[in-house]
Amino acid sequence: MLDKTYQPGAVEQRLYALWEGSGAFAADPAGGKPPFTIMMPPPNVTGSLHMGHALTFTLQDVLVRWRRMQGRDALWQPGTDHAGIATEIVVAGQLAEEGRVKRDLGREAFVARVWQWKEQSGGTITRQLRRLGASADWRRERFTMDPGLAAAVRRVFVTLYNEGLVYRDKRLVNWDPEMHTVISDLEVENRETNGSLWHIRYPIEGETGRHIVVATTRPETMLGDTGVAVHPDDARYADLVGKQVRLPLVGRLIPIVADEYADPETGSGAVKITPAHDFNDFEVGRRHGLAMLNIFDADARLNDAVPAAYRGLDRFAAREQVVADLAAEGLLDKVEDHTLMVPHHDRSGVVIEPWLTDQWFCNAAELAKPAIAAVEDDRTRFVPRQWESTFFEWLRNIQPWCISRQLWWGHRIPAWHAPDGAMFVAETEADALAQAAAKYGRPVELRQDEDVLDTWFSSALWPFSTLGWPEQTPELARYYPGDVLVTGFDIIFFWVARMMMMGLHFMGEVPFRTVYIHALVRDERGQKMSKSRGNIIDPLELIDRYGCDALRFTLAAMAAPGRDVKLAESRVEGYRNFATKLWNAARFAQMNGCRSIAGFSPAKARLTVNRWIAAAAFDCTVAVTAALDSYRFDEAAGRLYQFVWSTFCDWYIEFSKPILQGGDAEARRETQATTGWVLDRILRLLHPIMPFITEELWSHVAAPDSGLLIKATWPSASPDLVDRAAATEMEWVVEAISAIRAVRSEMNVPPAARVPLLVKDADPAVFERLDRHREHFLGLARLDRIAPAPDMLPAGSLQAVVAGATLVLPLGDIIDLPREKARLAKEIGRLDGELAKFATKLANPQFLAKAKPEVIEDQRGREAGARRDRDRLKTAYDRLAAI
RNA sequence: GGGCGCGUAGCUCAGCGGGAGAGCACUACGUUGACAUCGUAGGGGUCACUGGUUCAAUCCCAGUCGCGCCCACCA
Repeated sequence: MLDKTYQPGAVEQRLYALWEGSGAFAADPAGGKPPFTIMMPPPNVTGSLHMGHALTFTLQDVLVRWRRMQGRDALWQPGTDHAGIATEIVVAGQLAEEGRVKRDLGREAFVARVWQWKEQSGGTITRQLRRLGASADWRRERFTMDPGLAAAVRRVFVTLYNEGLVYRDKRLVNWDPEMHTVISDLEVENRETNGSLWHIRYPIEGETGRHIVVATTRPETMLGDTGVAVHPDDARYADLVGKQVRLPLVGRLIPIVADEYADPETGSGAVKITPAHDFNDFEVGRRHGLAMLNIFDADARLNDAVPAAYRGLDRFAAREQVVADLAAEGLLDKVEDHTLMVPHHDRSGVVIEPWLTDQWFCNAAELAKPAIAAVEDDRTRFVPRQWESTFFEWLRNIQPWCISRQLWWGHRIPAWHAPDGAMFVAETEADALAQAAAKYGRPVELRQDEDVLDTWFSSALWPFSTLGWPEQTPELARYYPGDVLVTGFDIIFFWVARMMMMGLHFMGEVPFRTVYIHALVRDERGQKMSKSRGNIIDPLELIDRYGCDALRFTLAAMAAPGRDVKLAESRVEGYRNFATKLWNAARFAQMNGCRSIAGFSPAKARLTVNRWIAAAAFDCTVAVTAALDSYRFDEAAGRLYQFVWSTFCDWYIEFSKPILQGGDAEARRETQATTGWVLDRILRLLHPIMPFITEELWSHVAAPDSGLLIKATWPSASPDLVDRAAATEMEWVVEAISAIRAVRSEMNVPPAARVPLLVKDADPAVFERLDRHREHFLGLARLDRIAPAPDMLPAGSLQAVVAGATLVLPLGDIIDLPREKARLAKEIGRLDGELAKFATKLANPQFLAKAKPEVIEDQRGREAGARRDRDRLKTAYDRLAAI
């Protein structure tokens, strides 16, 4: 016998081990089933589960479990990402606590230390994924720095290099002066900052007393100015173009150039140009052949290119000094408050310095072309569709992708440098040495490039590197391309687009057919959850408190397309209650000997209730399957919730009680079997979303030898289960019982009181129905008998109108007659209002001429129904008035 | 500056051309042998605003107001 409540903690761990041990999670390349592949977005290896993970992995697990039940050979490929920068930041933090920095250790020791940390903490996230119920094929778990994946990275790099799609270039890059690494454009987060706009006078050379005013948010960069730009059409400065200014504090002469970049409307219309430290100025400088004067070192301290007084100052100290010195010389025209966007490194939070260095780049624009075409051609489809425009917009304006990082943790760039500066790009050091030896005619010592690759470079290969590429493995042939990629929109650029580019280039085919983009989980204020904001809700705490299934159901129910998920704990609690409800429904079934019987179908059951619940289960099956097919997790969850609670528990189980406890043995057996059948179906349909409780209940109520639910088949929606007549009849029964209950409640009839029901003005069919469902009416409406009403109604009768009859509750003196009259009058008034609207509509020739026939028919039907009810109510009212 | 999205019951959100919905919260009543993590009944909304299209608009279109997010080189 089941306990009164479901105890998730006692069940989850045991069942998970049972599933994993049974091989249920394992892909089966040798089996004959059609494959279904989802590549798990690899979480950071040293990370821990957050709500975003919980959402994305729940949805993926729902899909995987569902498809597996549908008979697909499901591969959910799990793994973790080495997460270069993120991991280095964590380990650097640990070192800081020991009072050390990574350079104290040296490269080798530092990398060893990170590996050690990875071994120690790397299991955390996958353990937590197991707690979420994730049915991934763990035997195939991969890590982005596994030897096989590293080989894939080198193959890709070398191939792209040989194709000219990976190259070295000296450009302005986004430099993090604390971490000492470059980052890509995507890793820059512009933050609105309150700053100042300093207006500085630059004296015109050769024209004493005349100067040109430039405005800047970064006065310290003036030390690196190599020009001043004005707009070519700006009459104010036309005579100055070609002249020079004497750069204050420095004394250098720099030219005034005409360039459309200068906006006459902004500030003074003249703009200082610092080509080595500003992306716009870089372009202007390039157009006019201005010098690129780098004034910062790797720490963003002023270098020897500036006057001695400033050397060694960091950029913020330099700003104060420069401003003070300019003010002292009377060259500061004015200072205004100014809000501006300051670029920060999204991980370290350090202010980015545009810096001129040699880096490795990938020609993303070239690789993007096939990716754009693939989405245009629908070879890959985004759900919801709107994200395709986001994808296109970015790929069509894509800049060169800076792929080198000055870090130690990551895939080291497979390029080797000879003492004379020559470079050899090869998959292995041996190959590079061989190339060098061939070139020089003798062995040469080579030094490997110090840099590592952007983490996303290896992530981009995930859909095929995990399957063994560049080896042509059976898995690669079978599971590539994947069916669906599930992820949040925040990494469309970082990851989705790059997998598309790499997959198309190296596999010749898209990496996945569908990209399902879900919302981000936000806090109650709509803010993105993040460690730095400190607004994290820990999914594991919710699992502890409410059970894994409750959390999963909540996330699925809230995964409506196109809207962010604002997580409310009350929802989780509500779905925990839902789990309890289901649990108790099964408990009821168990107590009443209801079990699923192999081969039994309620389609041709003798009792109408049983045929009705079969039809309702059919409808639910169709709806849930369709919802999952279109990634409407919210709708699937909603339909299941409604069917289980409102239909099965609230009505069917109540209907079943008198039968299960009654004397008709055949009816009892049929109802036991039907209840078992419905429960069986509910458990199957609910299993992808609530795997634990359903598996646990399955073990109690399923037919003997059913095996594990995780391996059971998804219900087929066989049309023979549909008996519309039964459905119509039961809907009437529900309506009639509800009407009686409502009247009783409104008129304060004590809930426990059993009263007679007299039926007036009834169609013949009504009596048949009442007879067939006599027990249901007696029990659920608390009646003591049912009889035809006499012509003269007893005084003190309550009356309720349903289709085909007026239901009369004769209660004698105890009822409040004026109140009953008022109740009826109110109801009549409401129906009169509706009838007036129908009348207007149905009298409108335009409506009759233009509306669809089925709509007109529907309106006529509803009008007739309302009129019928209204007339019966009026009659009922008149009867009372006559008393 | 460009783009996307959102304003529906007190709260969190579905619905999106023809009857305004769910969960939670609220009110009243209820220990009938599955379940008080429950049951029964009920209250509560000019579906942001203004115009337009349509026989018909919460739903489509335009604009306004408010809010959020993404992208962007304006000193």
